[in-house]
Amino acid sequence: MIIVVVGATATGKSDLAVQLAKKYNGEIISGDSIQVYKELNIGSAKITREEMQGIPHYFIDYCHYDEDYNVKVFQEVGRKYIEDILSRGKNVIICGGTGLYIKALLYDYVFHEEEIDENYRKLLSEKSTEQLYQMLCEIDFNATDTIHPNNRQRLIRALLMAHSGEKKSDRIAKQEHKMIYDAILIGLNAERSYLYNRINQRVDLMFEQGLVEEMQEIYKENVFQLQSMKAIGYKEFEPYYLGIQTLEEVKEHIKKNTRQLAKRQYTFFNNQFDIKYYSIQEDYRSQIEKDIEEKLHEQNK
RNA sequence: AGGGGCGUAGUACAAUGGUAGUAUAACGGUCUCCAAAACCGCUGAUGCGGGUUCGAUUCCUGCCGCCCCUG
Repeated sequence: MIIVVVGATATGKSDLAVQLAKKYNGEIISGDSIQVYKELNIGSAKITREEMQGIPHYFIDYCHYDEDYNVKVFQEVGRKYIEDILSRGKNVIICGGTGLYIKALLYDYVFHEEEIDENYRKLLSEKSTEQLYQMLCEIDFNATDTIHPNNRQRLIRALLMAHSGEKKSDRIAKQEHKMIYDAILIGLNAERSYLYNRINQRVDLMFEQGLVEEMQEIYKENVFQLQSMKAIGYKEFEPYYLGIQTLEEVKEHIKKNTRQLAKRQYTFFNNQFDIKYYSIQEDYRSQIEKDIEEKLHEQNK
């Protein structure tokens, strides 16, 4: 059995995942793009050893903050984890807030090995965004359906894909857009004002727990160039180190950015998955367990 | 108390005697290897009253509020 727990940040996914793992003999695969970094603990709201309560967690502390990590790795390794856990007769709990990662893992997304032509990449980086859009119109017109002309990052990505052999639109056309696993999807949700309160409190707590010190420990030359440092809770420190913002301002920015993230996460899960939502302001746990058991019953028939 | 200044969107700032802009927030959305990223859409304002004027957010004036200086 595979249970997937998703939802916006600060809805209590990690906690629920552990509860479910204990109750249903499961192990947890984290679908979070930031908690993979060993050095990022407080700011990523990473689950602690104690909170894991002895349940195995995969993809937590998976790599260092100066290493590269992406969806492809997550999908590839994640599927191995799933097989492994199931083969040992245990259940899989997937828990995380990174929508693309969860979707790539569960659906028939395909990521090929690609050889990146650095010269071509460099060539593209020198083009104007408008030129990039024109190029994509000529090379892979169908892909422009889902890429806005201003979205430089995605224009370059689609051009690189076409250059490496397979057009983005061709690849997507081959897929069935179906889930490849029979999974139970659980979404956690709350009223916006309730969630925002939780977020604000959590950020205050992060500072009490030593977020400033954690940042100081990993601070080094050009640290903010790192992909991992684009994470909320860390990137906001850059103006502080430049001497143009106070810690109080940094904290407010972290809160604001986290609220905006929560909204985007909600939008993604809500519109990309067919999920049943449970409000964390109600007695959701018993309802979830009831639904899981119903599903188990069906499967055993 | 006297003198001066300022009141424009939730916030920061523009502008004009004739349709009040920008940024940001808020709200909504896109998503196939940077996704806590990148990008898009949209709502929203001239403190209150009087006067001049065809027309006032703009000019004059009273009130209210805020700031600075002097005592």
